[in-house]
Amino acid sequence: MGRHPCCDKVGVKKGPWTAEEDQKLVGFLLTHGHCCWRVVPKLAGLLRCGKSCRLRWTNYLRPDLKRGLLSDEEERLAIDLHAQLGNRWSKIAARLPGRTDNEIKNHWNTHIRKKLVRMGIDPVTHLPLQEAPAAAAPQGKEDYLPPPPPQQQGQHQPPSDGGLVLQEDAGEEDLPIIQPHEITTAPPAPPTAAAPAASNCGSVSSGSTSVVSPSCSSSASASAASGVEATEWPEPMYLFGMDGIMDAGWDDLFPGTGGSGGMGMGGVDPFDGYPGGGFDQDDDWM
DNA sequence: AATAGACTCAACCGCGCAGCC
DNA sequence: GGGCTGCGCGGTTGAGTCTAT
Repeated sequence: MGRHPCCDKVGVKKGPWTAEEDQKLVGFLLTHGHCCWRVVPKLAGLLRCGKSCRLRWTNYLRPDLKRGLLSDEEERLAIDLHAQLGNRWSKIAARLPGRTDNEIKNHWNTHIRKKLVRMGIDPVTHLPLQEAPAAAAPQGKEDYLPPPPPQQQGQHQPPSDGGLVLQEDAGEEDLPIIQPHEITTAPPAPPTAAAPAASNCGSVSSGSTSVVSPSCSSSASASAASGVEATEWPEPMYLFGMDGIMDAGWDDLFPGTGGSGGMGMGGVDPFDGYPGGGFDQDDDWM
């Protein structure tokens, strides 16, 4: 027999989540945890498939999530990890406390990838782009900026720590533009040894890929190693208590959030900074 | 002020893997 | 040992928002 769909297609709601649905899901999960995602929507009274519930929870509702743009340190770490792991977003996310694979994936595709291209680095291989940027991104005015003024040349020297500096603070317009010829003047290294070298990842051992075992990736160690500051957790979410959550209106608890889309850009994130008490990187927090 | 295009991100889809029977 | 089921992951899409003209 064929593979069963993850859920019945009929009678299952799709699309953006409403505040009421979020409330139901959070209330249920904080009370009961998730023994089995397949039954969560039924028990929580949601017309969603379990898969959708899991996604909503892990990517958006989890109390231990950070929100907002990745910091410079987080970006740098993400780049280093991507150089080691490739598009293993979940593995990368495991090293970035409070970040989800989806978030990192989106941030990579929308921000970091462009920055790397502008810097003359192939975002896939982390090698210097062999071809001129015009060839690598022929259409992309967003992917390629004209050569910088002469005084900016030479600013692409790697920092002393060997990590990439994207200089988000300086604004993307002020990013150090690396001339393709400047990069390719470096001797093209063989692929095996070049990736770590090209990534400028000082902490990565060249040659054999030193993939960090997930087992050793704790939030603390990742934070310490990456320099990512420990989140300043304000009032823990669990201090609300379920009564508080269920009794208070969603807007009372989380003013400024207009439903599922209310936490978008510029919105107030109700969970921002809440502790991950009881949660681990695998989301198995019960 | 209106419109078009670009950009961002939440959500969906399909596949692969692992555990269970 | 083989089949089934559920979960997790990575890629993709589309709606909403922002910006430039």
